[in-house]
Amino acid sequence: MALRFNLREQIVQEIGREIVQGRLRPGENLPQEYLLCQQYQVSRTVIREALKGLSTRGLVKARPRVGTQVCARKDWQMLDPDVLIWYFEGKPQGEFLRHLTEIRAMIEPAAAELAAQRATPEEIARIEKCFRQLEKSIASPKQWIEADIEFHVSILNACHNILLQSLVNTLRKTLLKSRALSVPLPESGAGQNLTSGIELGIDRSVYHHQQIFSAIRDRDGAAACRHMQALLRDVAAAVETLISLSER
Amino acid sequence: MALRFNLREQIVQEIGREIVQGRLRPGENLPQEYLLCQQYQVSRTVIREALKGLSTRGLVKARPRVGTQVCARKDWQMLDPDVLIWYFEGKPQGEFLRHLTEIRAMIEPAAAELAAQRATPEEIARIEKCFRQLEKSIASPKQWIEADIEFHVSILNACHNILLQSLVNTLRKTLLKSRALSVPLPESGAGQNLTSGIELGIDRSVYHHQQIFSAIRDRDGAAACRHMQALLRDVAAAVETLISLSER
DNA sequence: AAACTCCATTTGTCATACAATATGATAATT
DNA sequence: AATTATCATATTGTATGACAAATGGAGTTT
Repeated sequence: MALRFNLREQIVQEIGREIVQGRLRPGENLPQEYLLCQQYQVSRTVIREALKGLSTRGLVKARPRVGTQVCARKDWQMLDPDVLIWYFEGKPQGEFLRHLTEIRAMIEPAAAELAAQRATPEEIARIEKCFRQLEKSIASPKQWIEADIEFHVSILNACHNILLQSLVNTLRKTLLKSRALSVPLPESGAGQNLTSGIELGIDRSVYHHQQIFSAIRDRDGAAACRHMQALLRDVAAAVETLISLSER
Repeated sequence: MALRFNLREQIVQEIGREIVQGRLRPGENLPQEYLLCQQYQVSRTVIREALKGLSTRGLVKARPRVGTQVCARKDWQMLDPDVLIWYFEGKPQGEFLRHLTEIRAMIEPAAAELAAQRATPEEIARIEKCFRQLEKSIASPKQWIEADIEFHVSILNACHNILLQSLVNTLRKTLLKSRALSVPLPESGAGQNLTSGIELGIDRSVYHHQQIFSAIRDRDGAAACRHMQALLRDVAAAVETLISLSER
């Protein structure tokens, strides 16, 4: 077990996984604090602070006399990056990417349209800068992914909607913290990039990005929406390809 | 100060607001634990457990010798319902509803389309049940709002995307916990319902909901998308009306 | 049967001590 | 002189023991 974390954080992770991955069921009681002390060989201080980390995430609820119960799933703060990661660890490889791509396909076309209407000159400049960086990164998968994320984030930020920004930021953090992007990376070309579909041709991906940027710059919301849809169709296809590859 | 919460929770709320509403700035150090003990007249145990609640939400980071620092905004878990509420408390009335409606307008049409493709018979039955409940609730604003939320949640759940469900659940919890819906409620008709636009005619709202349900039942994704867009245009208009009303 | 009282159990809070860790200053080494 | 090693110090991290508060249930009374 990695000692990257202090005792409290280790125990948060352990019990958090137990709950989110279903080995401790909603309604069940956790062992009493003094029993957890024995079980993990730590002081009650550590156990209690760890339980606070879980109750903040809506995973457990402690009450005097009744003990600490696992909360119902609807109470879980699934959009906490740790909770998300614990959840998808217990799912088949690629599941997170699939869901992520799907929600992107719902949001990003509409967001691109909105950005075309609302982006300030500074934000358009920022989007352009991200696109230029993307063009420069076609040779390096790692840099490509980073630049790609930045490009999309810059568009979503131009919508001036804090909820949207928060969602994207959470998903971005989760994506980077998880190993969703780093697992299936053979040295050969196939499967190196997921976020924008290198498999279907990096040229095509660059083209889509270029069209999206141009449309936003020209305030053409409908075109921005269309091209974003096209890009995300390619991404979805790439993700499916990747999942089928990793199943072999 | 309400004693609804235990000491720890009260302190979490107080310091959480200080940070999210900008009175404590990113990079700043919180007072040392022993000083906070004096300030709030509680033991170090309570202070420490409260700080855990803040660090879990990404608001602060504690390190030995250096102290407890306020994190950068990008690290904040904005999609925690408490953080969201603290944030919008510091904003003009109606701001949350405006952002919420906007992100709904981005997501729900696409979600309705997806639901039309994917909903199981049970889920379609569930959507219908919610719609029937909505019809029955036209006389009671309170019941209407609940039924309306349930209707939309049932559609979003039919997309079978855990990220989408999580987002909706978070926003729903925030909406209910906040007083966003309960503040501007004159006894007279105007401004009683926000989520579906009673001002523009409850009949019209019922009609939109009916069309959405029918389209999903008939597997007509395009129609579901169109009608959801129409509904949300009305909702957006209602929210703007309401905001202008509450400013007087 | 309903309301009340009391008790046992579990978490909540307090107090104190010491350990671990990161920073900055100081000393040793190249 | 620059770099590295060492050490002192401040702050959070962990341990321990004690008591307070809240809750559910058993038993009692009405």
